[in-house]
Amino acid sequence: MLNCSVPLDPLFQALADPTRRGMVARLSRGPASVSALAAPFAMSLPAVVQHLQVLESGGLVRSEKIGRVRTCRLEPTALMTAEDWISSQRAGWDARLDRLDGYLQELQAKEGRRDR
Amino acid sequence: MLNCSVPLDPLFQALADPTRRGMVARLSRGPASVSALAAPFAMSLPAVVQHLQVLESGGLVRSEKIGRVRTCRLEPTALMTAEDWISSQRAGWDARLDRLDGYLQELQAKEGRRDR
DNA sequence: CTGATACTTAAGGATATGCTTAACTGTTCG
DNA sequence: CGAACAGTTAAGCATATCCTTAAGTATCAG
Repeated sequence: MLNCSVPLDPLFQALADPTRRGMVARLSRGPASVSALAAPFAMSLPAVVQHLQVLESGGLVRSEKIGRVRTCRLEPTALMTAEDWISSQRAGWDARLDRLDGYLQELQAKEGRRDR
Repeated sequence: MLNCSVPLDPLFQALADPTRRGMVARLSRGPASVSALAAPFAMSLPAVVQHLQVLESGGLVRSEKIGRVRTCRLEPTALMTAEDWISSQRAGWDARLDRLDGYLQELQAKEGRRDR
Protein backbone atom coordinates (compact mmCIF):
# COMPACT_ATOMS: atom_id res chain seq x y z
CA MET A 1 0.00 0.00 0.00
CA LEU A 2 1.19 3.49 -0.81
CA ASN A 3 1.84 5.84 2.09
CA CYS A 4 -0.87 8.51 2.21
CA SER A 5 0.39 11.90 1.08
CA VAL A 6 -2.42 13.46 3.11
CA PRO A 7 -2.81 12.30 6.73
CA LEU A 8 -6.25 10.88 7.37
CA ASP A 9 -6.90 12.45 10.79
CA PRO A 10 -7.26 16.08 9.68
CA LEU A 11 -8.94 14.95 6.47
CA PHE A 12 -11.83 13.13 8.15
CA GLN A 13 -11.90 15.78 10.86
CA ALA A 14 -12.48 18.38 8.16
CA LEU A 15 -15.36 16.36 6.73
CA ALA A 16 -17.03 15.93 10.13
CA ASP A 17 -18.87 19.25 10.03
CA PRO A 18 -21.92 20.19 7.95
CA THR A 19 -20.66 23.71 7.24
CA ARG A 20 -17.39 22.39 5.88
CA ARG A 21 -19.10 19.67 3.85
CA GLY A 22 -21.34 22.39 2.43
CA MET A 23 -18.25 24.32 1.40
CA VAL A 24 -16.79 21.22 -0.23
CA ALA A 25 -20.04 20.69 -2.11
CA ARG A 26 -19.95 24.30 -3.29
CA LEU A 27 -16.32 24.04 -4.36
CA SER A 28 -16.97 20.80 -6.22
CA ARG A 29 -18.89 22.96 -8.67
CA GLY A 30 -16.00 25.36 -9.16
CA PRO A 31 -13.71 27.82 -7.36
CA ALA A 32 -15.16 30.53 -5.11
CA SER A 33 -14.09 33.52 -3.07
CA VAL A 34 -14.26 33.50 0.73
CA SER A 35 -17.36 35.70 0.84
CA ALA A 36 -19.08 33.61 -1.83
CA LEU A 37 -18.40 30.55 0.31
CA ALA A 38 -19.68 32.36 3.40
CA ALA A 39 -22.93 33.56 1.80
CA PRO A 40 -25.11 30.46 2.45
CA PHE A 41 -24.22 30.31 6.14
CA ALA A 42 -25.63 32.31 9.07
CA MET A 43 -22.22 32.76 10.60
CA SER A 44 -19.61 35.47 11.00
CA LEU A 45 -16.89 35.76 8.38
CA PRO A 46 -14.06 34.86 10.80
CA ALA A 47 -15.91 31.62 11.61
CA VAL A 48 -16.07 30.79 7.90
CA VAL A 49 -12.36 31.53 7.50
CA GLN A 50 -11.62 29.21 10.42
CA HIS A 51 -13.58 26.43 8.72
CA LEU A 52 -11.60 27.14 5.59
CA GLN A 53 -8.36 26.73 7.51
CA VAL A 54 -9.56 23.35 8.77
CA LEU A 55 -10.33 22.35 5.18
CA GLU A 56 -6.88 23.50 4.05
CA SER A 57 -5.11 21.68 6.86
CA GLY A 58 -7.05 18.59 5.82
CA GLY A 59 -5.67 19.05 2.31
CA LEU A 60 -9.17 19.35 0.84
CA VAL A 61 -8.92 22.96 -0.26
CA ARG A 62 -6.16 25.10 -1.67
CA SER A 63 -6.48 28.88 -1.87
CA GLU A 64 -4.67 31.78 -3.45
CA LYS A 65 -5.04 35.48 -2.80
CA ILE A 66 -5.03 37.86 -5.72
CA GLY A 67 -5.53 41.52 -4.93
CA ARG A 68 -7.98 41.57 -2.05
CA VAL A 69 -9.90 38.42 -2.94
CA ARG A 70 -8.88 34.93 -1.92
CA THR A 71 -10.01 32.25 -4.35
CA CYS A 72 -10.52 28.74 -3.00
CA ARG A 73 -10.60 25.55 -5.01
CA LEU A 74 -11.12 21.88 -4.22
CA GLU A 75 -8.16 19.50 -4.06
CA PRO A 76 -9.75 16.29 -5.36
CA THR A 77 -6.76 14.11 -4.48
CA ALA A 78 -7.63 14.49 -0.79
CA LEU A 79 -11.17 13.32 -1.48
CA MET A 80 -9.69 10.34 -3.29
CA THR A 81 -7.40 9.56 -0.34
CA ALA A 82 -10.43 9.32 1.94
CA GLU A 83 -12.39 7.28 -0.57
CA ASP A 84 -9.46 4.89 -1.01
CA TRP A 85 -9.11 4.25 2.71
CA ILE A 86 -12.82 3.52 3.04
CA SER A 87 -12.98 1.25 0.03
CA SER A 88 -9.92 -0.68 1.20
CA GLN A 89 -11.72 -1.39 4.48
CA ARG A 90 -14.80 -2.51 2.61
CA ALA A 91 -12.58 -4.67 0.41
CA GLY A 92 -11.34 -6.54 3.47
CA TRP A 93 -14.89 -6.99 4.64
CA ASP A 94 -16.02 -8.27 1.24
CA ALA A 95 -13.15 -10.77 1.14
CA ARG A 96 -14.23 -12.04 4.54
CA LEU A 97 -17.79 -12.43 3.30
CA ASP A 98 -16.53 -14.37 0.30
CA ARG A 99 -14.62 -16.78 2.53
CA LEU A 100 -17.68 -17.18 4.73
CA ASP A 101 -19.80 -17.81 1.66
CA GLY A 102 -17.33 -20.44 0.42
CA TYR A 103 -17.37 -22.13 3.81
CA LEU A 104 -21.17 -22.22 3.91
CA GLN A 105 -21.33 -23.74 0.44
CA GLU A 106 -18.82 -26.36 1.51
CA LEU A 107 -20.98 -27.18 4.52
CA GLN A 108 -24.06 -27.41 2.33
CA ALA A 109 -22.24 -29.73 -0.08
CA LYS A 110 -21.44 -32.15 2.78
CA GLU A 111 -25.02 -31.82 4.00
CA GLY A 112 -26.29 -32.71 0.52
CA ARG A 113 -24.05 -35.77 0.30
CA ARG A 114 -25.23 -36.96 3.69
CA ASP A 115 -28.89 -36.46 2.75
CA ARG A 116 -28.56 -38.53 -0.39
CA MET B 1 -30.48 11.69 -3.85
CA LEU B 2 -31.56 9.35 -1.09
CA ASN B 3 -31.68 10.69 2.46
CA CYS B 4 -28.81 9.24 4.48
CA SER B 5 -29.94 6.70 7.06
CA VAL B 6 -26.76 7.50 9.00
CA PRO B 7 -25.97 11.18 9.65
CA LEU B 8 -22.60 12.13 8.22
CA ASP B 9 -21.35 14.27 11.13
CA PRO B 10 -20.84 11.49 13.69
CA LEU B 11 -19.73 9.13 10.93
CA PHE B 12 -16.79 11.23 9.75
CA GLN B 13 -16.13 12.25 13.34
CA ALA B 14 -15.72 8.57 14.21
CA LEU B 15 -13.25 8.09 11.36
CA ALA B 16 -11.17 11.12 12.37
CA ASP B 17 -9.07 9.26 14.92
CA PRO B 18 -6.28 6.73 14.30
CA THR B 19 -7.33 4.48 17.19
CA ARG B 20 -10.86 4.25 15.87
CA ARG B 21 -9.69 3.67 12.29
CA GLY B 22 -7.46 0.92 13.66
CA MET B 23 -10.49 -0.66 15.27
CA VAL B 24 -12.44 -0.43 12.02
CA ALA B 25 -9.54 -2.07 10.19
CA ARG B 26 -9.47 -4.85 12.76
CA LEU B 27 -13.24 -5.35 12.56
CA SER B 28 -13.15 -5.43 8.76
CA ARG B 29 -11.41 -8.79 9.18
CA GLY B 30 -14.13 -10.15 11.46
CA PRO B 31 -15.90 -9.59 14.78
CA ALA B 32 -13.93 -9.11 17.98
CA SER B 33 -14.43 -8.74 21.73
CA VAL B 34 -13.75 -5.46 23.49
CA SER B 35 -10.48 -6.70 24.99
CA ALA B 36 -9.33 -8.14 21.66
CA LEU B 37 -9.97 -4.71 20.13
CA ALA B 38 -8.11 -3.04 22.98
CA ALA B 39 -5.03 -5.28 22.80
CA PRO B 40 -3.07 -3.38 20.09
CA PHE B 41 -3.43 -0.03 21.86
CA ALA B 42 -1.44 1.39 24.79
CA MET B 43 -4.54 2.78 26.42
CA SER B 44 -6.81 1.97 29.34
CA LEU B 45 -9.87 -0.18 28.73
CA PRO B 46 -12.37 2.60 29.50
CA ALA B 47 -10.71 4.73 26.82
CA VAL B 48 -11.17 1.94 24.29
CA VAL B 49 -14.80 1.54 25.30
CA GLN B 50 -15.32 5.28 24.79
CA HIS B 51 -13.87 5.01 21.29
CA LEU B 52 -16.20 2.10 20.69
CA GLN B 53 -19.16 4.26 21.73
CA VAL B 54 -18.09 6.90 19.22
CA LEU B 55 -17.92 4.23 16.52
CA GLU B 56 -21.39 2.97 17.47
CA SER B 57 -22.89 6.45 17.49
CA GLY B 58 -21.37 6.91 14.03
CA GLY B 59 -23.20 3.77 12.96
CA LEU B 60 -19.95 2.05 12.02
CA VAL B 61 -20.04 -0.65 14.65
CA ARG B 62 -22.79 -2.71 16.23
CA SER B 63 -22.17 -4.77 19.37
CA GLU B 64 -23.93 -7.40 21.39
CA LYS B 65 -23.14 -8.71 24.85
CA ILE B 66 -23.35 -12.43 25.52
CA GLY B 67 -22.40 -13.62 28.98
CA ARG B 68 -19.58 -11.38 30.05
CA VAL B 69 -18.11 -10.74 26.62
CA ARG B 70 -19.29 -8.03 24.22
CA THR B 71 -18.76 -8.90 20.58
CA CYS B 72 -18.36 -6.03 18.11
CA ARG B 73 -18.86 -6.20 14.38
CA LEU B 74 -18.52 -3.75 11.51
CA GLU B 75 -21.62 -2.17 9.94
CA PRO B 76 -20.51 -1.85 6.32
CA THR B 77 -23.53 0.23 5.29
CA ALA B 78 -22.10 3.17 7.26
CA LEU B 79 -18.82 2.86 5.40
CA MET B 80 -20.80 2.89 2.16
CA THR B 81 -22.69 6.01 3.23
CA ALA B 82 -19.40 7.86 3.68
CA GLU B 83 -18.01 6.51 0.43
CA ASP B 84 -21.16 7.57 -1.42
CA TRP B 85 -21.01 11.14 -0.15
CA ILE B 86 -17.38 11.48 -1.16
CA SER B 87 -17.84 9.97 -4.58
CA SER B 88 -20.84 12.20 -5.27
CA GLN B 89 -18.66 15.22 -4.56
CA ARG B 90 -15.98 13.89 -6.86
CA ALA B 91 -18.65 13.25 -9.46
CA GLY B 92 -19.57 16.93 -9.47
CA TRP B 93 -15.95 17.84 -9.80
CA ASP B 94 -15.43 15.41 -12.67
CA ALA B 95 -18.46 16.81 -14.49
CA ARG B 96 -17.01 20.27 -14.13
CA LEU B 97 -13.70 19.08 -15.54
CA ASP B 98 -15.51 17.54 -18.49
CA ARG B 99 -17.23 20.83 -19.27
CA LEU B 100 -13.91 22.65 -19.00
CA ASP B 101 -12.32 20.08 -21.27
CA GLY B 102 -15.09 20.53 -23.83
CA TYR B 103 -14.67 24.29 -23.69
CA LEU B 104 -10.93 24.05 -24.21
CA GLN B 105 -11.39 21.76 -27.18
CA GLU B 106 -13.87 24.20 -28.66
CA LEU B 107 -11.34 27.01 -28.22
CA GLN B 108 -8.66 24.93 -29.84
CA ALA B 109 -10.94 24.13 -32.79
CA LYS B 110 -11.47 27.85 -33.42
CA GLU B 111 -7.74 28.40 -33.06
CA GLY B 112 -7.08 25.68 -35.65
CA ARG B 113 -9.54 27.23 -38.13
CA ARG B 114 -7.92 30.65 -37.68
CA ASP B 115 -4.41 29.23 -38.19
CA ARG B 116 -5.33 27.60 -41.46
C1' DC C 1 -7.51 61.17 -0.83
C1' DT C 2 -11.78 58.69 0.90
C1' DG C 3 -14.76 55.32 1.50
C1' DA C 4 -16.21 50.78 0.59
C1' DT C 5 -14.77 46.09 0.02
C1' DA C 6 -12.55 41.75 1.25
C1' DC C 7 -10.65 39.73 4.23
C1' DT C 8 -7.37 39.12 8.69
C1' DT C 9 -5.93 39.05 13.51
C1' DA C 10 -6.67 38.67 18.28
C1' DA C 11 -9.04 37.56 22.35
C1' DG C 12 -12.34 35.08 24.78
C1' DG C 13 -15.99 31.82 26.04
C1' DA C 14 -19.03 27.62 25.90
C1' DT C 15 -18.92 22.98 24.92
C1' DA C 16 -16.76 18.63 23.19
C1' DT C 17 -13.00 15.25 23.01
C1' DG C 18 -9.58 12.00 24.64
C1' DC C 19 -7.59 10.38 28.19
C1' DT C 20 -6.81 9.02 33.17
C1' DT C 21 -7.70 6.47 37.83
C1' DA C 22 -10.74 4.30 41.17
C1' DA C 23 -14.42 1.74 42.26
C1' DC C 24 -18.15 -1.26 40.72
C1' DT C 25 -21.18 -5.12 38.42
C1' DG C 26 -21.94 -9.37 36.45
C1' DT C 27 -19.95 -14.10 34.73
C1' DT C 28 -17.28 -18.17 34.67
C1' DC C 29 -14.32 -21.61 36.69
C1' DG C 30 -11.84 -24.52 40.22
C1' DC D 1 -17.88 -20.13 47.88
C1' DG D 2 -14.04 -17.29 46.09
C1' DA D 3 -10.89 -15.61 42.83
C1' DA D 4 -10.02 -14.26 38.15
C1' DC D 5 -12.06 -12.25 34.15
C1' DA D 6 -14.67 -8.97 30.99
C1' DG D 7 -16.50 -5.02 30.94
C1' DT D 8 -18.95 -0.73 33.08
C1' DT D 9 -19.61 3.65 35.63
C1' DA D 10 -18.18 7.89 37.53
C1' DA D 11 -15.30 11.77 38.23
C1' DG D 12 -11.86 14.74 36.76
C1' DC D 13 -8.46 17.02 33.88
C1' DA D 14 -5.98 18.98 29.70
C1' DT D 15 -6.66 20.33 25.29
C1' DA D 16 -9.36 21.12 21.05
C1' DT D 17 -13.38 22.84 18.55
C1' DC D 18 -16.70 26.22 17.10
C1' DC D 19 -18.29 30.27 17.58
C1' DT D 20 -18.40 35.30 18.92
C1' DT D 21 -17.09 40.51 18.86
C1' DA D 22 -13.79 44.19 18.15
C1' DA D 23 -10.28 46.08 15.84
C1' DG D 24 -7.06 45.65 12.46
C1' DT D 25 -4.78 45.62 7.10
C1' DA D 26 -4.63 45.84 2.28
C1' DT D 27 -6.87 46.82 -2.24
C1' DC D 28 -9.84 48.98 -5.49
C1' DA D 29 -13.34 52.53 -7.30
C1' DG D 30 -14.52 57.28 -7.69
